[in-house]
Amino acid sequence: MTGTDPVRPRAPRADALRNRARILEVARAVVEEQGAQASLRDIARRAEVGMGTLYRHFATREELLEALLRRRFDHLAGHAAALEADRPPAEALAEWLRAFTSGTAAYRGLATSMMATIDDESSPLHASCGAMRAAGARLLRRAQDAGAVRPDVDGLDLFALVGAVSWIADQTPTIAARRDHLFALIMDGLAHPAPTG
Amino acid sequence: MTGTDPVRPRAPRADALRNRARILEVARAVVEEQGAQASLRDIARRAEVGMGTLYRHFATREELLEALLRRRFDHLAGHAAALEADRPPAEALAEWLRAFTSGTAAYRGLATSMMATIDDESSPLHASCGAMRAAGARLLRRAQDAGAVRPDVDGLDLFALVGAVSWIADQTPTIAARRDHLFALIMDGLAHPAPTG
DNA sequence: ACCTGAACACCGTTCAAGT
DNA sequence: ACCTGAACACCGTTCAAGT
Repeated sequence: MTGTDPVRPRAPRADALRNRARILEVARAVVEEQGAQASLRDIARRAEVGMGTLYRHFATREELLEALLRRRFDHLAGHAAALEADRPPAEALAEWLRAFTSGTAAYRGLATSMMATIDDESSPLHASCGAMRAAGARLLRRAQDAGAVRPDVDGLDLFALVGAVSWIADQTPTIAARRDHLFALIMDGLAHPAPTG
Repeated sequence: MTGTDPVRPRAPRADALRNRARILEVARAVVEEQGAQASLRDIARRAEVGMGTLYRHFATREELLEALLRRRFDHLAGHAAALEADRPPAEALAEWLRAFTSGTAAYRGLATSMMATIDDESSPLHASCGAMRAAGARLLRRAQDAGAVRPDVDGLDLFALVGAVSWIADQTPTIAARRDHLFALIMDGLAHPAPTG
């Protein structure tokens, strides 16, 4: 027995940790500037690492984007939990959706990656995206119990509608200017009971 | 005077016409299979033309995609006009939106190009996309006059919402399965008057 | 362990050379 | 006029060679 568990891999080297952090930081900035189809070579250059280093830390482009998204999912899940504790049902839901959509604007082009995680159980994001959606679904349920949202809507419906509006609002300035209006049209609509017949 | 107007360019050669048609036909099939990011080399290969020929007819990738979309825009504009003449307001609008969304599924990834034409006046699609939206807007107006849709929605709002749902439904199978439900949620919502308060 | 950068197989786009 | 395919400057990804 040496004090180090032989099963657990030893701690990464200091330079590896530093490089990983640099790459993530640069990737976040570059994606915010150029969108999700930004050049990985460009990211490696600006992070001042070789291409091989980038690939050692993130085995594929998707893995790098996923690392960017995970933070956001975890943040939104936590935010939902806090709102559930602190705010009345309808207000909590509205505030959370606002946070969801406003954040999405900074992740240009990542909406596609986000949607892909829903069905891809092998994705390392599958779990954290699911946790975020579950947290949102709880806010939705509370709002439905309070009669603020029609009952035939579930968490995935809500996620899809809000994701769809976030995406379209990122497409072109004329529509971006209507983001809030489009959002309101949807939420107003969901507040009414389903039509009978 | 020779009988040919010197200003008007002469008719294209027969091989040029044939190649253009082949490229378009192949591009349509390939985009349907692989989406809008399909390889142009692949399209040229399958159309059995050189890369230069593809570029002679479509000076950029965007131009080729636009040629595919234009047909669709023109078709939808005509369809709207026919429905306006033949059907009661609410039914005409619903049927047109159904045609719009169901067709979009075959144009995987082209939604982004479609949205881009709204603000880009230099795009050759700007006009035909605008004409299609105008035709849809007339159906919307009729439905609003009949009291079937809340009045604070315009043609661009409707286009954005329907485009957004079409896009999201193309992203992943789980959501694709809910396409009709999501669509119904939005249209139900638009049927109610704006909330006062 | 980890890093580097050249190498590979692609891509979109251009252009000299052919008919 | 129109077509061809090689050439160019990129890209994502891999891998032998270094420390």
